[in-house]
Amino acid sequence: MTARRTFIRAGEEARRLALIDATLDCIAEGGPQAATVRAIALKAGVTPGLIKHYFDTKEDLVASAHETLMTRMTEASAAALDDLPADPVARLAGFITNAVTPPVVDPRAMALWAASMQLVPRDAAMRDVHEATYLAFRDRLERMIANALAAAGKPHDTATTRALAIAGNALLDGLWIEASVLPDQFAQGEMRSIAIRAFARLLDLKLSE
Amino acid sequence: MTARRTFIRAGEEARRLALIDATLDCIAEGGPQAATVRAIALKAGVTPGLIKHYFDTKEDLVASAHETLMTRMTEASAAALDDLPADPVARLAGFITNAVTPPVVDPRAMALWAASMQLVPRDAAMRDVHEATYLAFRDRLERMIANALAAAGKPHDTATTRALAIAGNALLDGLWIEASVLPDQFAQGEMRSIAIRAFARLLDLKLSE
DNA sequence: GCTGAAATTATACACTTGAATAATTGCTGC
DNA sequence: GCAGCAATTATTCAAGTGTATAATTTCAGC
Repeated sequence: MTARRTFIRAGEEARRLALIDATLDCIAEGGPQAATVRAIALKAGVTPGLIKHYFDTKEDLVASAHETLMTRMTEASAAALDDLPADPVARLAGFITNAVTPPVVDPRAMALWAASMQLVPRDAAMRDVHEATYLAFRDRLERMIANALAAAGKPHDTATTRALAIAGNALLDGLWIEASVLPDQFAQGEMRSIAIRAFARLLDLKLSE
Repeated sequence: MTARRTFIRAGEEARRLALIDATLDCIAEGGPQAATVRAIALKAGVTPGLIKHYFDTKEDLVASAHETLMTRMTEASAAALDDLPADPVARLAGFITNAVTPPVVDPRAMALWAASMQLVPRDAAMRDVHEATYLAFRDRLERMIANALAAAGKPHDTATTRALAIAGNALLDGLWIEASVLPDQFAQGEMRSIAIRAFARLLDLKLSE
């Protein structure tokens, strides 16, 4: 008469979130192949069968996890904007600094990003999410660049600003990746200095370091 | 008396290479989880057991495949250098163009890169390979930048050049990623134009578009 | 306190995975 | 040609996978 495991009934919302978080943890730690139903359930403190109760299939769970991840990243980025100064140039500098320093720079986030990047070329839903996220971030950067150029009295036609936003976005992405994946390669604050100086040259602006 | 499958004895070298190529194809098409011994053997036109004959374990095969991939990328990049003009400024422009246009820009290569990126944070061997490859590429870019600046009569102290190489490398990486993963977002030649103009501003050089 | 519905666990199953071993075949050197 | 070695195939196995279903437990409403 080995007693059955005791449990508590969590609300649907909480359980779904717990399973999604467990999934993200598994992927971050061991890649997608480590996110088995058993590993996820174990990490969520739950039995594998429960996954079936909240998600029709494991694929559904993974898709939900991906959507949650992207939403969180977008929201975190938006929230950080509130703490930036109002002056357009200082605001841009703060935005750049945020993008290339912790907590945005983070090996775990990088691993999750790489995992989803891998799916984008062959999964239409993933591609749509990626495209929307990419364009949202780039558009935000583009507006900040336009405002900073305007505030500094520099010319800023839309075509050039667009091109600068694409390049600036790529620059931030590349620095974010290397800082996340090879943290020991760069000294404290080095990334920030590099990013600020690169943007200053790119935009021909004086950005405070 | 169902006949046994007929086969030919390939040289060790050729068979190992065929298995490695099959592995890379599998990963590119369906991610690491699609690279099962059976799928790899099928694509290589061989029986699963043969993998054991050439590689002690599947992990060994995957590691060899990764090493081969990185070596090829490095060699392809080096080979392309030979076709570039001798003039340092034009040479840099050509290098930049190569990095953001096909065949370097390629969804398959991007998928493989993302797959290995995912392993870097938790696999020391992968990290070493990544670090060496990254530094080799960056150093090459740094030398080309220094030469171009010198040819144009611009100042080029080592610290600044180093920072510019890091930023330039990140810029190329970011553009390469987006061009590979969202090819429809950018018009023919747009990436090249964006990259060249960004580098021209970054280095304060006149680069021919 | 009961009761009933829903959440959760337990168990089972069919299938895929990587690996190990035995049986056969192609090919090289004579 | 033929002998023998090594490359290759065929077969097997134990472990792990996702999923389906039945058995139980929790807990809200009365």
